[in-house]
Amino acid sequence: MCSVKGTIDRRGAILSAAGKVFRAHGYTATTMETIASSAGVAKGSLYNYFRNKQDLFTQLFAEIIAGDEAETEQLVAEDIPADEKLQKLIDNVFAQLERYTAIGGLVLEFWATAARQKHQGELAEMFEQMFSRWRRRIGAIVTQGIESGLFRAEIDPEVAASLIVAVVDGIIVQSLLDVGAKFSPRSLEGLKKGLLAGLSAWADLPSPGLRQAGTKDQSGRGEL
Amino acid sequence: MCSVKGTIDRRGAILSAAGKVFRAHGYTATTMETIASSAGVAKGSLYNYFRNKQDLFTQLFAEIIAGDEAETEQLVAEDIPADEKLQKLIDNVFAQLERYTAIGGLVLEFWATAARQKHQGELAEMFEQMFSRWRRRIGAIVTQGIESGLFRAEIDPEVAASLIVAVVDGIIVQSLLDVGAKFSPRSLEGLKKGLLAGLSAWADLPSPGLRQAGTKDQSGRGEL
Amino acid sequence: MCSVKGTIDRRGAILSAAGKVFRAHGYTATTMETIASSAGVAKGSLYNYFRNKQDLFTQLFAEIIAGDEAETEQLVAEDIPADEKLQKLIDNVFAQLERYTAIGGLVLEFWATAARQKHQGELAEMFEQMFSRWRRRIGAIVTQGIESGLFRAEIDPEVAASLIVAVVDGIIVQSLLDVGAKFSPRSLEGLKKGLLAGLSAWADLPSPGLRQAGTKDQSGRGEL
Amino acid sequence: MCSVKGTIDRRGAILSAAGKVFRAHGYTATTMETIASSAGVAKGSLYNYFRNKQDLFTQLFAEIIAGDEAETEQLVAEDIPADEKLQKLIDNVFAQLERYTAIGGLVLEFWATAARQKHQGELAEMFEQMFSRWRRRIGAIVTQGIESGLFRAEIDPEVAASLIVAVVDGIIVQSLLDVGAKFSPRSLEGLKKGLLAGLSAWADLPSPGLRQAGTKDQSGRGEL
DNA sequence: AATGAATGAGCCTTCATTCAT
DNA sequence: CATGAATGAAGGCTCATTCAT
Repeated sequence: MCSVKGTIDRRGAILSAAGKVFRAHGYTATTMETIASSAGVAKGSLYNYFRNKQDLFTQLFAEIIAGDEAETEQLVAEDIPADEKLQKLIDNVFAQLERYTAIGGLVLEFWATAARQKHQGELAEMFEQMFSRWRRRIGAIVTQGIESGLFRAEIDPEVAASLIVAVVDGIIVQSLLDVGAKFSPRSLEGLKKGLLAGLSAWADLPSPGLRQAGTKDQSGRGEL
Repeated sequence: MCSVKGTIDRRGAILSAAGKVFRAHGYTATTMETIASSAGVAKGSLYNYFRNKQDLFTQLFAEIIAGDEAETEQLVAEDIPADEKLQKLIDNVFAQLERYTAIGGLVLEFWATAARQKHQGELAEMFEQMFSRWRRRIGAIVTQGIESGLFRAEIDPEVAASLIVAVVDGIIVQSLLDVGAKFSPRSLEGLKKGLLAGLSAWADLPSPGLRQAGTKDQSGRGEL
Repeated sequence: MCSVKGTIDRRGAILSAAGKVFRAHGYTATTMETIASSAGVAKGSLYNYFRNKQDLFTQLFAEIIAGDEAETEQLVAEDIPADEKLQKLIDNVFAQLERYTAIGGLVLEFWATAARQKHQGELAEMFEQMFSRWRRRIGAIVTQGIESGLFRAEIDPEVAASLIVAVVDGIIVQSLLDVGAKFSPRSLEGLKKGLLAGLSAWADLPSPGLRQAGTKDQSGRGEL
Repeated sequence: MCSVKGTIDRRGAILSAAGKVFRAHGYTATTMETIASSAGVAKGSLYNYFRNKQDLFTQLFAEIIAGDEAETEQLVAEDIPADEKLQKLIDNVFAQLERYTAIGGLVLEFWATAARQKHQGELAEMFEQMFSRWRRRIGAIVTQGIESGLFRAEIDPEVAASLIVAVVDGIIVQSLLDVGAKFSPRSLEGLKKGLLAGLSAWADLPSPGLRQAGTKDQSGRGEL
């Protein structure tokens, strides 16, 4: 009867505001006061929805990865060749590199600052499961690629998945620290091709699997 | 009169103590007080050697990477085949994964918290140069490998180096966050092989073709 | 519901306590802790009402001079002869010499220490305006005295006002430094008479011509 | 035999350096370190010549007033009319207003900051004697003026002296605080004339005693 | 006398969290 | 549920002074 929608998403409003503020100032430098005023609520109200600052951050992070992973899940389910899937997935990450970098920095700061002290279990489990899901998803794509003959049979899907995840994370970290010289689109493209070439059965042949990648290279050879 | 040993290396002692404490508690959670008492000096004495907490951390980090890079430099200069070099280098990182993880977490936390404010230039430059040196070193090894026929000629050494550095960093990050399930030696070995396989001229042979590190140079190709 | 008195004037209480403590120990030697406990609030609460120590002091000073000047303003508006006004005004300052001395010392210390750094503008303007108002008020009295024939016509009201203000300030400073031998009431009386004699139309008559304050207006000239 | 002069004035060098630094930064903001390096000696050496910071400042101040008073003493002894003496004396102060202002601020800060706590006796006595000497000197001039018929007979030399000293101090204080609108030479001249006119026997006559003062004013009447 | 490394007490300020209304 | 005033613990940094050389 009375406004349901106006009230219903207090929590969402807070999370949304928190997301912005955290990304803008980092975990430590963000105060509950700032989040509250940014969300248009009183400081005390935050504690009606979240146990404390850590809890707020953790829940925010959970929502973020839930959103991201939903997108990925969709991609994985699509009915397209494995190499294309992988490319799209990587492209997706690279396209949002800035966003991932911001989130990554946030998480790492949070982890090192706050989580070292308490609640390690809760968050550690979250991270572990997140990485595990990523590896599983990518592993599935790799397996699909092997089964369809696109990727080399001797590849261990698990190892390949770990490697791909590691590369992506590594790039995010470097983007984070390497403030001056961010990765150029060109070098990211090179990295992607290198990764795919390593998986591809036709690594030393003109790689037809790489349908979108820049065709500058008339030889068509993977760069790595 | 000839008191040389009497003058203990205060600065070194402080750095050493700081290293331990920072690694144990993180940057933010570490207090100057703790460092001082851990080093067996008065709080004020810290400021005789370092401008402030940030400076102390920065100098500590500089010494750490200086030490690490000296080791690497030696390895790079050794007279062994490129693939072996790369393997040794990766083995080296993996062997010290725990240490690198601790340092990495420290650096990332520091970066995310303190560096947001000032001294970005100083530290950012340090990071940039560090990464740059790593890429150059690895690139040199890759080039050597290509020249000696060990690695595929179509590989772009720069891209390969970026990729390898990214993988290593990614692994460190995952070690950092993935607190529960650290990388097993077996999976690290798999990663290493995968990486080398991508470079290797014999990539299309079953992986047993990858000589284990230490299987020294039966071909003599290592000689430039 | 109608809780009006329940809400104690926290800000006022803090200012009041701060006034006492500052006067007792000086600006530098006063700690926020002391003010807080003296006001019966927690240290952190001070910062709910004042940005920092300087701000607290500045606002305290602003309230003090506001109060003092209100009194003066009343006096200036009274319907009595100019010389009597001036006498009352000076009597007023002399009567509160101890208080003015304490405040003066405080202000000078604050000015010399804290204000050298920042907020100079804010405080400098406050001082400038305060002096300006004093000169204007006294100038108005002098003008009134000239118009009513009590003071010599050739006097420049502005110069006279500056001189009077300077004398008063000088006396405060000497009271401040000359800790041992405070001004005796007799010597203050002498100073006052000297000052008024300089202004008076009967300056060349023996000083008995100076009516003591309170000898109200036997000539009726006070009426404008 | 060996350098006597090189060593002899270590103390003087320190005092000289301290004077500069104190004037530049204020008492509190000046560190012993700064004084030492400015004097070209080691920090510890300061304590070979002065008990502590307060002592250093006190001795510096003592030397400054000794120098100033020596100058004044000379002036007082000169064989010129009393009104001229007084004018010269006041001119002298006004000419060095900036310097006196700096020193005054220093002293007031020191007094309020450091002296409140200890050594009050020592310094208070110094101040008292200084003011006393000033009053005595000026009183002597006034007496001389009365005796020579230049000043009005009914003036109490002591009161007049107090008043003059107060005016001068007041002007210094206002210069100190009134940062924006420093006293203009013209208004200082007006103040001086006002003071002298108050003393002068020919206050309502063209004042021949005012030989140097601006002759703009054809009426020659003192402004106060 | 000269040095300067070592000392450690002292203080302002921030901010997550609570709780009375 | 909402509010926001109150809380108080906690920490980096300065600097006068000492003292071994």
